[in-house]
Amino acid sequence: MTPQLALVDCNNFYVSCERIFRPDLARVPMVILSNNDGCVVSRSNEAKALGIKMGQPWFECQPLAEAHGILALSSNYALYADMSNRVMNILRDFSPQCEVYSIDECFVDLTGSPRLRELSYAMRERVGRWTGMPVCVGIGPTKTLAKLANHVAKKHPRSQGVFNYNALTGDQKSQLLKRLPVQEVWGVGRKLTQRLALHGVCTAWDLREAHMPTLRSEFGVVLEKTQRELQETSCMPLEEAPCDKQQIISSRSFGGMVTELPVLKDALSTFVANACAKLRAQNSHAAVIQVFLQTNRFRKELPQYTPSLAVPLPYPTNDSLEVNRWAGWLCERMFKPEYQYKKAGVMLSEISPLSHHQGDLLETARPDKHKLMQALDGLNARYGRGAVKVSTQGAYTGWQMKQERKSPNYTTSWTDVPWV
DNA sequence: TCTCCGATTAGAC
DNA sequence: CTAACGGTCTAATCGGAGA
Repeated sequence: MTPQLALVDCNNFYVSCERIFRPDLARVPMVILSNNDGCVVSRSNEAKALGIKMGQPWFECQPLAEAHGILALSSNYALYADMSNRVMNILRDFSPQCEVYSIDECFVDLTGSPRLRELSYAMRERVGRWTGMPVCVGIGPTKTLAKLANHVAKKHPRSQGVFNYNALTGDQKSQLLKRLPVQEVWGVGRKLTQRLALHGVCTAWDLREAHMPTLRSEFGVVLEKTQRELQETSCMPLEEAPCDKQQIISSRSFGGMVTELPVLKDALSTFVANACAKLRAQNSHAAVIQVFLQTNRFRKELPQYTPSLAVPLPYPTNDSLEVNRWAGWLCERMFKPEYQYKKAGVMLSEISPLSHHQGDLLETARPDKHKLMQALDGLNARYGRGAVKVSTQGAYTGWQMKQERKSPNYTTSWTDVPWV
């Protein structure tokens, strides 16, 4: 039986989240900015039509924005995460086999379902009616082709938001693939597109038909998998349960330049708190802690310095206080007062499950040290992230990111609901 | 010569 | 007024060090 894999992808996800609570913005050209109000990360169709590019720095768009009244909002991840959960939960009603691939995308295995087209419209309809989120559905025999089908559904309004690759004849498939530039294929980015062009591979069809051994030796196994998927052989299984992270990073660009050590350490203690909370949430601990600092690489006239230093621990930990001491120590080692820092971060690696804990004879006996962290996680879950902090957190300002135009947390904070 | 490591690259969103 | 350009994560690959 041909697998019937649907990719459900939300349209202009962040913009759509904002519009659900601001119907008055329905036709206003608008964009959502990255952290620190830096780059454009989501665009309404109107903003796309005006030529705003994905990832473009916002200050570059300002002349155009003023001329056309483009509205820019800071990103509101609490809102987007909550809306995403609502959409995903609805999709799970249509099939237990789902892979939440990203905040706005989900693979749904519909293999064996009769009347796929009706079912796809029903998914769109129900998600739209229950959450207000517009989505498109692409169906194919492999993830890569489901992605490709979704691209077609998004691009051609005639499809009404649903496109089924499996329903095409052989001729229609080849016509479609021949019209599709190779960079539209999932897994083919800018660099690969350039290199492929040198081999005369310009369309999805060219990639599908390319000489496999040559492709393998020139471009590696990843692209070979993509090719096989274009040939309708599944090489990327549905991953229903997200696997544990092997590496956890928490980092941020600062709202301004930071020149003082205590401010850096204050920022780092917040990053440590984030990273360790994630580590504990997956019942793991880490054996290597790394801290990095960065000056502003876009300010070419300023001296640049991007140090990074790691410390292997004698035994793994997930204790925020302990990690924080190491992070502060690493930061002090690298800090040089003559530079202006724009970004810093913490990386936890060599992550393993708690169950693998190796006792250490030299480890100080502190049998209930994890209880403190449990209490901290419990309070933060109950009263919101940041309700309880490590004492070094928040003593200094000047590093917090810029978020000048953030919408209210409509769905996750009572105090933000305007009509309550 | 083989293996392991860290660093780099490319991709996704 | 000026400066203003994201964050996380994975897998593959490469080159050097050490066995």
